[in-house]
Amino acid sequence: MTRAEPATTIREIAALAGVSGGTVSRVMNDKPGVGAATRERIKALIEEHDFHGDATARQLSRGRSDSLGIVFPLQVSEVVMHPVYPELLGAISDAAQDAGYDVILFTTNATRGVDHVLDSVKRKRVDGLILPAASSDDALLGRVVDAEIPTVLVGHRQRAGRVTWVDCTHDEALYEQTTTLLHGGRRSLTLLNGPARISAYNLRSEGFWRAIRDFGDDRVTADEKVTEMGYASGVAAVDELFARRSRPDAILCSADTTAAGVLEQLGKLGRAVPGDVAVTGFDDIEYSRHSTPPLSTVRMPLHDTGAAAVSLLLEMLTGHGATPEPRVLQTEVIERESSAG
Amino acid sequence: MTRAEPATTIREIAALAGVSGGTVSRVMNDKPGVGAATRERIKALIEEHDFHGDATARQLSRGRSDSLGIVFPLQVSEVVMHPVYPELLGAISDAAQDAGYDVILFTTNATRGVDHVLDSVKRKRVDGLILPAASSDDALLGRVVDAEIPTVLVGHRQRAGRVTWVDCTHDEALYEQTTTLLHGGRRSLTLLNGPARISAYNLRSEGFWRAIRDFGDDRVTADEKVTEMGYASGVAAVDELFARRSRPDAILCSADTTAAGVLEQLGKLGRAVPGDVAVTGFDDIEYSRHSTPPLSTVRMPLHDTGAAAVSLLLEMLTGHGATPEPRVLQTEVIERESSAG
DNA sequence: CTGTTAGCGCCTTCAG
DNA sequence: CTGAAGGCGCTAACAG
Repeated sequence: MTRAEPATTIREIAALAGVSGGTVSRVMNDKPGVGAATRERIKALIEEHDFHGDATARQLSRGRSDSLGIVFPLQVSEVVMHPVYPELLGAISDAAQDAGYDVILFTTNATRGVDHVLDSVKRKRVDGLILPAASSDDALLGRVVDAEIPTVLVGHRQRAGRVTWVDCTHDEALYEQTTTLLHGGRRSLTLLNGPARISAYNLRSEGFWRAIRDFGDDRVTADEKVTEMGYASGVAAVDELFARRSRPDAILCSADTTAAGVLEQLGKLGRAVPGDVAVTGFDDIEYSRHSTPPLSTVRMPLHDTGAAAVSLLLEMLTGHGATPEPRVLQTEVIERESSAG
Repeated sequence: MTRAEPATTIREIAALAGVSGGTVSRVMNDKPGVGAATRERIKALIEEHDFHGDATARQLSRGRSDSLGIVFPLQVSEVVMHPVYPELLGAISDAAQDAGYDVILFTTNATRGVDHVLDSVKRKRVDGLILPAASSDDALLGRVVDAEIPTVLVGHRQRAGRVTWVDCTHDEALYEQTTTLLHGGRRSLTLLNGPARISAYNLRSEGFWRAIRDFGDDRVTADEKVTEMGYASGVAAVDELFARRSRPDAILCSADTTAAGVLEQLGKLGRAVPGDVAVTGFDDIEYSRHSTPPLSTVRMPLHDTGAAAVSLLLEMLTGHGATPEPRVLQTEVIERESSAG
């Protein structure tokens, strides 16, 4: 196939084909109203001249951008550090691009706040937003609702106006982990959890306590400690827990990184895992498959979550204005040696 | 300050101010040729009506987008898993937005390849590209050079046409780590490194061997093993190394995650760290501050790297066509207990 | 089936 | 200092 000079406007192709710009436009958008022969001829010309059209002009003319924004709050260290975000971001970007949408990455930090993002969203005509790390006290969230920007929250369940969400079964995962531990004979459980304003943590708390209640044994003692997630917190938590009288025989962590710290510190204190203490994590990072002992954990369906977020957003954009129902995806509880009965 | 109906076009503001659209445009772009009084009046109106202009129309008119693309190869598992990318991505996005540029995130995967990215780049009039994970066999890299798209490589040193790069002193870091180990009395060193087609790994190899040569002691034995980075590789490498006769008394790893596996497995084999074997890592992830023993490692200037990448790209875009010189930033070697002499 | 005609909203000469 | 006019490249409505 010979390549001629790359053409830069629709009119050049039109001139070459001996038709008008409108016809070329119809061909490029696969719209009806062009004879098969002309269509083929134009397609060949487009191919030959490596012509791609100009997205900017198209946007201006159609009044929409076919692009969506992802907002990442860099000032929230939990987010930047959290091992699941790269994969989630990748999944969202993947799904968006497959649907013909471009992804614009917005980051907020200590100085550049939500106003800046909203300005860009308006100026750039971003069609919709995906917020992978919102919490109930998020300033952006309120503004997005007011501005009626179609938005999908990931990992935070809050619905209002043009805002819907996709999340996974954090509650069921913790319910299952907790129940399994109880059936395995554990009687003094501690949950190391993140702050409840992030609904993922809140749900895990719920599942944990519901499992305790449902088990219905008075001799069971349970406790929840809210802390930052991370290795250091795990270490600190163990130190604190074992300085007390009532020492847990099971520690459930809302992050594998925290669990790693817990495992390490239990080792130092001479506590056997899972003999003396069972430990579970959340996230299924690579480490957890290889730690000593291998860590029981929960895998979130990150790829499907990203895809679902995009699909929900597209529904809102192309649909008839109704905000679609939230979507809940299934987590997978992974049993390894660290919590063996 | 009262807010009236948000205005949506420059002409609305113009009508309100009793001037023409051109004048408002001049005000919005801080261009001369408007009387102080009119300028103030228009500014007030803009503020009052929360008017932001339309980026799309502006782009079309000016022929550029004020946006840059970041390309992330999701099919390269090393990249997705690697703990430094979130921070780097954040830094790039931050710097770009501060400079008034939008960031478009492109991902390639097994099916959607480089063609798709290049198409988008052309159609979207993306002004330039940042490639945070290129290697010498990267198909995109060649295409980008041919297409003369202003591009900055991060972490891979290759210069051609409109392509330049920013990187940090991987070589010096390894040189320093190696030299320190040798001066500490270690005599049998093994480097666990990634593949040389990624220049970061290649440079580390260089620094390692140069340090060995410079030390100039025949009794020193050194070896380099190329492997994937990650926890599992560290475990496997230790198993293999200690099944042999000549056992290293120092293991240098090109990633903290690998070093974590090494520490773990050495522990299982009953080898003391740093007593029997010194261990070093690279990346300074959170774990390394808390591991047993705390891990000596190298911190890359990720934030500055992202900022430098953006600044180089802007130089290319606004400058006089000359491709700017590459920039090398300083790594920081961090000594902790795992390599104590 | 195809061409023509208006815009989309802004920027940028060129006059005045 | 300001207004008017043309154009960026494409789409969509309307004729033919």
